[in-house]
Amino acid sequence: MSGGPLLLKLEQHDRLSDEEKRVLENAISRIRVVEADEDIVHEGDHPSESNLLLDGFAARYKIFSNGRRQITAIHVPGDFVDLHSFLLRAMDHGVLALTPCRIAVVPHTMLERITAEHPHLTRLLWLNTLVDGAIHREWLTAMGRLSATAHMAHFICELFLRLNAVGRTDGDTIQLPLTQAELGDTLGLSTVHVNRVLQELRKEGLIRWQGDALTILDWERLKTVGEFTPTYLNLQHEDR
Amino acid sequence: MSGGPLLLKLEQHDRLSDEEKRVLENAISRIRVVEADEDIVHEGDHPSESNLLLDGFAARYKIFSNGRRQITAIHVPGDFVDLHSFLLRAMDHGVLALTPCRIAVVPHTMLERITAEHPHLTRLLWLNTLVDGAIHREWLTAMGRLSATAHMAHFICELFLRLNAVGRTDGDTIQLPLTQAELGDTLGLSTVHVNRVLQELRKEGLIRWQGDALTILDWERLKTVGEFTPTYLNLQHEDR
DNA sequence: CGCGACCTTGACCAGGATCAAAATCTGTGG
DNA sequence: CCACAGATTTTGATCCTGGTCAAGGTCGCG
Repeated sequence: MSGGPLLLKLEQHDRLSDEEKRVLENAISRIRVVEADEDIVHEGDHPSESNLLLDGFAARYKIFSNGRRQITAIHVPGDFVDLHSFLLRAMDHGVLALTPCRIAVVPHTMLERITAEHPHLTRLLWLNTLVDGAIHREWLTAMGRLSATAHMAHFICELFLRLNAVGRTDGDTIQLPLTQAELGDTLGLSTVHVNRVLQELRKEGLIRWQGDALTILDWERLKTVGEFTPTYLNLQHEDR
Repeated sequence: MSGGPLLLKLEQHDRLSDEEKRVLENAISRIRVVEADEDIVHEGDHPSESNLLLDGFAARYKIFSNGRRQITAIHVPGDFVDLHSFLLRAMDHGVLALTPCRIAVVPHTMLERITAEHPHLTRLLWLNTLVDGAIHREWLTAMGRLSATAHMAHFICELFLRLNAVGRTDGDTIQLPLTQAELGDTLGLSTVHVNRVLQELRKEGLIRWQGDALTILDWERLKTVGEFTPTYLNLQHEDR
């Protein structure tokens, strides 16, 4: 039980057999809950299990000695936030719960077993980490070549589609439980500038954001502003 | 034969059995040569084989409609430049030969066979793509939170270590066959500013760069300036 | 009611972009 | 070996996006 969002996510990419679903669900050793603002995994850890996010939002981040922080990924339900620790061994970054998170824990021994016995499932898990990589590349281009406003628009488009893919949208509205400071750490901007950029998007009638609820008011124009094309998210269904 | 640099690279992470080495070498269907400034793979392609760089330098890049370009990775001998296309299917970016490149071609059917029959080797190939991801994350933090000078220093440190890992350094000197414009596309800077930053690093006595040959004159200070710590490159040897 | 977190605003500053032009360097054909 | 064209590097001047600093305002909560 409880592997729901991951199944949903893997099944976007390719069909899972009933046996594969069973294997995946049996790979979960326990469910844990992490409070908001707590680390799910610490930088430098050498974990022996990986964390699959079932509910809540999380962020991967790196901190510099002087306190500057960069968030390198935002995770939503269905994301395997540190599947890579299975092979990378040492965590080169921390993972923070942005909201209370419900997490399925998968021991690395189970992952190893999957790689030994279930090649197709292995490929889908591998694929999962490859999509993470594709998102990183997209963020790199957004960071390097888009204006602050465009970058913000791009980020919102992406998050909307990713949430939509796991059924966590409500019409044109998503939950966006980030402070403006955290958004700044995500986009590489100062908090002050995040605020101004958001005001601009609001003034232009592209979004509404009150409390946690962010509504996309003009999807087409938001996509244009953010130069957003969703192919990199690999949401199409193919044999893998 | 000819899988040399990849073997070298995979063996940094873990030991390969003789059989695994043989399998890997047999997976190569042919060797091809790509001229400098030619695409090795085009964005949008749906390739049926992956390219392992044996000699030369290559870059992954995305282009915007207005011609702006962002390079998201620099590849050196031993890098599997598009291993991800095995599972991602569509190329979400192009791969460009920066110099003449000698490439080993591995059909996806062979990769699929490896995933079916050689779990440990599969894990090492997966690991390869995970290290790519770790590098992307590091670039993201460098891009978001480092000054132009620090970012440049960081980039040079990384490239040096990666070349060193595959035996392509000559003392403190590496080959850096990028124009300043290409460096700008890599770091998200303008060509002009790349030039100024390089002059600063030279004036500070940190590097020398003439023609293709870049020499690190003061490794310690360069590391400090670039806030560089190499753990993310995962150059340690562990069981995987 | 009061405190702390967060958001908002304004004034000013600076890192890096842009524009333009000159200086080098490279390769090519004669 | 030279001349020349194109690419690349360098320099200077100016502009502007986004950072920094500082102060209020707002909201939720104990």
